[in-house]
Order: sequence, then structure tokens, then C-alpha cells
Amino acid sequence: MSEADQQPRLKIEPLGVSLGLRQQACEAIKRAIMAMDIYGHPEEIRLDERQLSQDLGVSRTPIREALSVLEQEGFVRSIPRRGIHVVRKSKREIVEMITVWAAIESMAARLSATRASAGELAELRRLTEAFQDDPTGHISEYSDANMAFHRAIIRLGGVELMSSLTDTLFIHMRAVRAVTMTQDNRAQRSIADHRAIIAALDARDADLASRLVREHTMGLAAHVQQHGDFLDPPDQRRIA
Amino acid sequence: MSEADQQPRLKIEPLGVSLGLRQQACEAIKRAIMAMDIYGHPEEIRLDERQLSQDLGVSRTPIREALSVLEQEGFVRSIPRRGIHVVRKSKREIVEMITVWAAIESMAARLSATRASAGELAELRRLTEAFQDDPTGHISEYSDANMAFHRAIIRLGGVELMSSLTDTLFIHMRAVRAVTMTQDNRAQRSIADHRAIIAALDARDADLASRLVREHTMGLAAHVQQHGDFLDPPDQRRIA
DNA sequence: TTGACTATTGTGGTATACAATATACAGGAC
DNA sequence: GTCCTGTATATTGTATACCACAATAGTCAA
Repeated sequence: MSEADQQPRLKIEPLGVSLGLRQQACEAIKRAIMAMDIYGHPEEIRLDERQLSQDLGVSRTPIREALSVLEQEGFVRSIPRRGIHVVRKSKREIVEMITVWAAIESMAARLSATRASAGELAELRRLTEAFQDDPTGHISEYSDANMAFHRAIIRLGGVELMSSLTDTLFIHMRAVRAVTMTQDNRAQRSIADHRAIIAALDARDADLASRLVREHTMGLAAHVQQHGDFLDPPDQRRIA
Repeated sequence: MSEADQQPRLKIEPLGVSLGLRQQACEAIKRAIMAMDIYGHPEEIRLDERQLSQDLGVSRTPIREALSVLEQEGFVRSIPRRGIHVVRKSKREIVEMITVWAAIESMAARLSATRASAGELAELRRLTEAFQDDPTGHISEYSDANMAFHRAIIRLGGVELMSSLTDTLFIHMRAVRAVTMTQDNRAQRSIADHRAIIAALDARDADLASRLVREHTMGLAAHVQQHGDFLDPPDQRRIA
């Protein structure tokens, strides 16, 4: 039955309306949350279901289902009869997310050392060479390239679950990426770290690559731990 | 306004209305999914919204919101206009989950080596000593104790996000725990591994504890990789 | 003037009704 | 006899209406 399919059958795209209105709303709200600077203004950001309904032009039902997913992903928090507000991650939660990220990427680097092909490692090096000389002045571009580097490491591990988990973590991380650039020497040191990681992968040294990735990311965690007090509301700040 | 509430108002919970009907439905469905042996019968398990509605005595709306959360957590899969099915994790997905678990617990063990108190380590040892001699014959109890040991390691790391993430992973893992006991010597070797891990933590050797935990859990991943072919449907099984 | 109580308003939570679509079965044509 | 097509049914997706609760403001009394 498979040899008779030689006739030119016109392939029309499956009409994206069937993607489901819920996921569409979910993506739209997520983009809106990411777009705003959550940590810029200290007041609580409250979401009104009816407002979102008429803004997106759909009823409340898919909005609510989308908000359920977003709440499970940790972007919003719903208090019964009290409203839905965008969550503001505390410094402790940010540090915890970076720690989990370090754990996953460290394991991914270990796996990459044996699994990644030479071509994939060359592609990885290409990501860093664009900024090896002058990260200053292109902070935004460097931040994107930095994220791309870490995502590439995790992807090279070959474990898709790691990629999906860290993607969610990275979205939260975007909001605090300003912290990572408060000291420009961090960017310079980051470049050196990345090159050392690539060298370890080229040498197929799993232990070294794993350790370098872990120390690199845990260094960021320590940095946030020391200088991320602005994340917490003033009345909750603890002693450093 | 709070001092006038001295009258003995009986605090009857209005049948969970206060906690939100959605979370209640979510927990109920999750329990139902965990209760059944997903991998026992090969046919697809379909969930009917209306059936769940009248079984739980609520309308479809909270059911759908609960199913949205469960889908995001990876327990069910919703195909538009086709129904909702309980997901059957493939061998590859199981191995990936164990790998992520290994990554997180390995980091948790590293942190525990410096953060955990002597009392906490003593409590951890108490969990293993109950089964140090005779794990055979008490497979179910040992399985619970085994899970408790790993959860304790992660909890001792002090990163709550690690606990919440691995809790979800462990729920999926329960369905395939039969695999981990197919060979009784695995249980014996597991005991020895656990004791070595505790010894490393007692010695405050972060590197050793981290490595032992990683090798222990990745050993399970390799075991599933080799003997977990029954997880995949027969027509999808690849060569070992 | 201040505190407490009540009423109104606004919000999320729930239920039901309606619309759209996929599947299955039946009937007809080749 | 087989394949295609149309219709019917069942199930999901969406919308709207209603309900319960909480917050706030206004009023009355001490």
C-alpha cells in the first residue's frame, strides 16, 4: 500500500486554528509577563481574568485554563477569592533555581563529553568566539549568547527532559539577568570559563567538564546570593 | 475585629470548598492514576471528562482545569477532539527522568555534605539500618524505605525546589518500581551503596558523596536501559 | 472623633448551555 | 465485493450566566 503513493498529493498546512485556544492564551500571557520588568516596580502585579478575556478576545474559560498551567509552572499565583498576581521570586528561590540549573547542566556536560560529536563541539565553540574579545558594550547580545551557550551544553547532553526543565528555569532567570551584568568583569570571566569548558569537552574529560560547569554556574548563584538583595521586598531582606 | 470571635463556632470544613475545587480534583485524579497499574495492561487508558464530573460530583470546569495541570505535569495527554489519555512513559523517558534525578540528587548530596547537621545524618542512617540485613521478602517496604532514603538526601540539601521537582519524578517512577527489583542482588547492592553514601556524608566528603550518589542512580538508569524493554509497546522496541 | 457594623461592589469559582469536530456506521456506486 | 461518502452520534472546546466570598467604604452610635 506504500508503493502507490507516488502521485503528487498537495500538502496543505494543517490550519493552525486547531492548536487550541488555551495554549494560545497561555503563550500570550507568558509573553506579557516576560515583557514587563517584574522587579522594576515594587507593587504587586495583579491579573484580572475579565480584563484578559476582553483583551485577548476570548472568554474566561480558556483564560482560566491557561492561568492554571501558568500557576503550575510558577509564573502566577492564585489566591482563592483574592485574585491572581504575578509571582515575584525571592532571592532564595532564584538561588535555588540557579542551583538546580547547575545540577542539571553539570550532568549534561558530563554526558556531552562522551556523546557529543566533534561537529557539535565546533558549533558550540562558534557560539562563544563571537564575544571572546569584547563583551562590554553589547551586554544584551552577550546575554543572549550566554544563554544560548548554556542551552547548547544541555542540549548536547541528549536528555530532552533536561532541556525542557531548564527552559522554564531560564524564563524565570531572564527577569534577573540584570544582576549577572552588574559587574563587567563577570562577563569577562564568564568568557574564560566558557572556553575552559569547551576545552574540557574537546578533551573528552567528563569529570573536568562537569566540575567546570558546576563551579561556573554556582559562582553565579553565589553572586546572586551576595548582591541580589534587591530581589526581596525591603522588609524581608536578611543579613548578608 | 478578631477578639469578638470567642464564640465556639464549629470549624466544619465545607467539604473542601475553601481549598479550591480544582486542586481537590487534581489530587483525586492523580491518586487514581497512581493507584492503577499503568504498565500492567497494554491498552490505552482514556479519561472521560463527563465520567469524572459525575464521579467526583462536580461540573466539568474544575475537571478540565485539573486536567490542564496534570497535562502540564506530564501525567495525561490531551489530543484535541480525540480525548485525554494517561501517558505511558517510554523507556527513553524513564531513563531521562532517572538521569535528571541523578543530577539533582548528586548536587543535593554535595550540598548536604557541608550543610547537614550530625543529627540529620544520624536520622538518615536510621532509615537504612532497618533493612541492612534482610531486604528480601520485604520488597514493598524496602521500596518505600529506598525512596525515603533518596528523598531524605535531597531534603538535606536544603533546596526546596529540588524536593518538589523530584517528588513529581518519583511519582512517575512508582509505576516502574517493579523493574528495580527484578534482580534481588540489586537490593543488596543498593544497601551497600547507601551505606557508602552515608559514610561519605559523615566524612563531609562532598566530592565523594556526590560521585557515589550519581553512580548509584545512574546504575539504575543503566539497569532500566538494559531490562526495561517491556515499557515500550512491542512495535516500538529498539535493539538493546 | 473613632470604632464597629452593614451594604455594595468587584472578584474569582462553578455550572450549564451551545458550537465544532472526529469517529463510526451505513448506504450507495463502481 | 469493496471503497467512498454522507450522516449521526459522541466528546471536547468555548461562552455565558450565576453564585459565594472578600474588601472597602459609608453610616450610625458611643
